[in-house]
Amino acid sequence: MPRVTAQAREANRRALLDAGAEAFAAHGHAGARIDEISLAAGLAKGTVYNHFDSKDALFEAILREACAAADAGADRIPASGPAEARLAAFVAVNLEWASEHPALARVFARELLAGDDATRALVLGASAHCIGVVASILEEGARAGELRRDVPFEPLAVNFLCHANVLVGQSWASGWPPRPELPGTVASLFVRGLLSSPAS
Amino acid sequence: MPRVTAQAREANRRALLDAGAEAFAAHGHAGARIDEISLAAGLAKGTVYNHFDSKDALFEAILREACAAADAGADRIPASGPAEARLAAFVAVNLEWASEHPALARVFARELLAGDDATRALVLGASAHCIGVVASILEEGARAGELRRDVPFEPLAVNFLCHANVLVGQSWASGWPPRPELPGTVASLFVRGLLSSPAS
Amino acid sequence: MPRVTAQAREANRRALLDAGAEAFAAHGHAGARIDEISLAAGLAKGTVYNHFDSKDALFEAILREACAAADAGADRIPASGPAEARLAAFVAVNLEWASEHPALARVFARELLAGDDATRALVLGASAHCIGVVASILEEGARAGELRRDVPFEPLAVNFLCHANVLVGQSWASGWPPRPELPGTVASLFVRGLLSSPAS
Amino acid sequence: MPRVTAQAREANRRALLDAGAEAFAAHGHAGARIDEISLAAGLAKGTVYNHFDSKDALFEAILREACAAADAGADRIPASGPAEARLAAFVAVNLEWASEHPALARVFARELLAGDDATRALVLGASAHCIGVVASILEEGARAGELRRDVPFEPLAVNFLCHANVLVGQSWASGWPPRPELPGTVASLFVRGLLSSPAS
DNA sequence: TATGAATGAGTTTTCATTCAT
DNA sequence: GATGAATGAAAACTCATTCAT
Repeated sequence: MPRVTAQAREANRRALLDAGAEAFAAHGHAGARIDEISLAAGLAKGTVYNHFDSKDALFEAILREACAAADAGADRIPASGPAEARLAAFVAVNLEWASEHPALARVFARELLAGDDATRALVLGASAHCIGVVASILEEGARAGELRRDVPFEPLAVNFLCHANVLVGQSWASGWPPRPELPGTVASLFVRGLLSSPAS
Repeated sequence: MPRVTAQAREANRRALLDAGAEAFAAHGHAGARIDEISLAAGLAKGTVYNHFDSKDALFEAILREACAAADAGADRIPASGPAEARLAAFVAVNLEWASEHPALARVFARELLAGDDATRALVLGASAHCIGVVASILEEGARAGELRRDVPFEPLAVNFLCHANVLVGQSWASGWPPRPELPGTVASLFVRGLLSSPAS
Repeated sequence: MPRVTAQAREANRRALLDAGAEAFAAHGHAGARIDEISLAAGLAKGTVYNHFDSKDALFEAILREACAAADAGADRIPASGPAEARLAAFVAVNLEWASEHPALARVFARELLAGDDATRALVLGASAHCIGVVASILEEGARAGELRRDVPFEPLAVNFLCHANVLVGQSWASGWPPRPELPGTVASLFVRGLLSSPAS
Repeated sequence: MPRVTAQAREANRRALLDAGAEAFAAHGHAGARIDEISLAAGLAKGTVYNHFDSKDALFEAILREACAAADAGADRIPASGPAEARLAAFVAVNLEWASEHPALARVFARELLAGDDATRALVLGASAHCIGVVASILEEGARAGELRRDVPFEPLAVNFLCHANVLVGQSWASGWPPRPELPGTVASLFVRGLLSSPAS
């Protein structure tokens, strides 16, 4: 008997997380309305509180889910090769996920780029693995003589995440870079910068 | 007699703009509280409404001021020279102002990076001149063969502003890049990317 | 087959009455939570509504049960003898029951002492027989010259019930009077007051 | 300028305390409604929160005020004399106050007689002085040979407060004892009990 | 003009009650 | 009959805005 019910419950929880992501992405933590979220999920206001203790708890669950997704993607990239290609692969993997969960991706980007201090710390903490992977790509690239060594790896990894998210946001808002070229453009701009004929 | 009064009035308006910038920077538009702002300005809540029609009007005034400052800085940079140096100069000029008005700078960055669509459009519109200057630097660099030509100038200029603001935020939060090196690092990363000493 | 089921049903009803008494005793009518009651009874929230029409109906059932118990006890006391002894017997009989159903007893006391007007009227009405018995003890004691005649019997009987319940509550909360001495102390204080060597 | 305003503010605070006492007296802590209180005070709902942090804070303020009043009355009674007379004086003093602040008095009685454990502890703690005064009357009466010595003074003092409050409540609800005779009846019943004219 | 208490619409949160399983 | 997720009316609480002083 609980089987069908448990599935329905889980589906509702999912709907709330999705609707919440949408709302928090669009209006931020303070601007999102519980009413709007529950209605968008096709549920009554009170149902939110059957699944989450409070607006804050819902927000944090969404944030953690977004971070976990970023973390999970980090392991699906080549273990070796040129840093630029590995970073492009990283972006491609995450984009794939982000295009399936655009709202979650926007929450992640929003709070990473402009959350208040506590939220930003939460995002960085929950994305530690992901940041570590990017940092190690940068470190290995530097050790191989491919990349500059004058910048610390971890802040640079964080910077890469921001860079990627900014470009994703720009792509979404202005059409540039076009979606299919995003991974290549992100990695290329980050690694090669703007110099013409960079290596030739 | 009206002189002193007018001055006092102006001082109060300034205090409100400053305190408002602080609050909007820290908590975003929806999260900032009029009470907090007026108290931080050393004034009573009602006084806000002697100077601004509404919370929104205060927010917009702050936003416009921030954009205007960015715009004004755009004209104090060398009219010619290598793109990287001109971009570094741009960052340096804006940093100078930003370090005197850190809150305003953070509002600008926050809304540029993660404002809702309407606010973001407002910021971009009000920063049009500034964006145009950066775009023309990029365009001239490309025409001179110094920079890549495969990216459209205006979105790239917006991206540069974001890039710069992200690094300023990181500097503020994590200590890297160190303040004095910010302009050089911003421009270097943006123009040269991460490749190891490409030609030098 | 219906036998076991009917027994189980009855057991659940009992569990709900007991858990409800506990909750109403601890938090009063408005403060008790249906959730808390059903969980304490080891049942699901919805089951409450298979047994009672509403929270109010459950409350009233508990109240009536408590009053009925008080009423029933009233008939198990000596039909004659000194008023003090008969009152002590009354308390002893009720205490026996109360120590087996402490929560019910507390609901009775609580609503008698501080219920809102409607509830208090309900309690008094449902305890009419019990109050009548006490009143008749007092009346007979007065007619026998044992007790004062300057106080009306029925309000005094109500007062006695309150007096007894207060002392039971104090015993429970502070340890005085000790449980075994309760009937004697209650009756003695009520009948003899505090005068030293009362009769000598 | 603040003079008139401060007075008005204080008057509003008073109105809220009074209306709150009324509501808490009638419905208990959980049953009282903030809306009802603010409306009864002739104010808007939000105003409650300009004066008190929360419903709980308002409740506690009222409770403390009631306890303080009980405490204050305790010092206006004869320092010596027969215990019965002193107790009657105690009741008379408190009745005088209670008839001017009936709601406060009812809150005190209600929570003393049937509050949950935490609230009851608060009431007893905040009434410590008052209880001490009654206890010392009882102790001195016992030392003078006037009163029984077989009961501990402090629990008995608490019992006296309950006794008095119960009779006040009865007087209010049923008309007996009549208001003017209350102090005498309370003290007489408590000290002499029900024995018929024991010595006279 | 500045003040800050009051306001009340708008939110979050609670919880008795319903109902599909 | 039991279950417990969903419901939504009602409650607590927030805060931008007003306005008498």
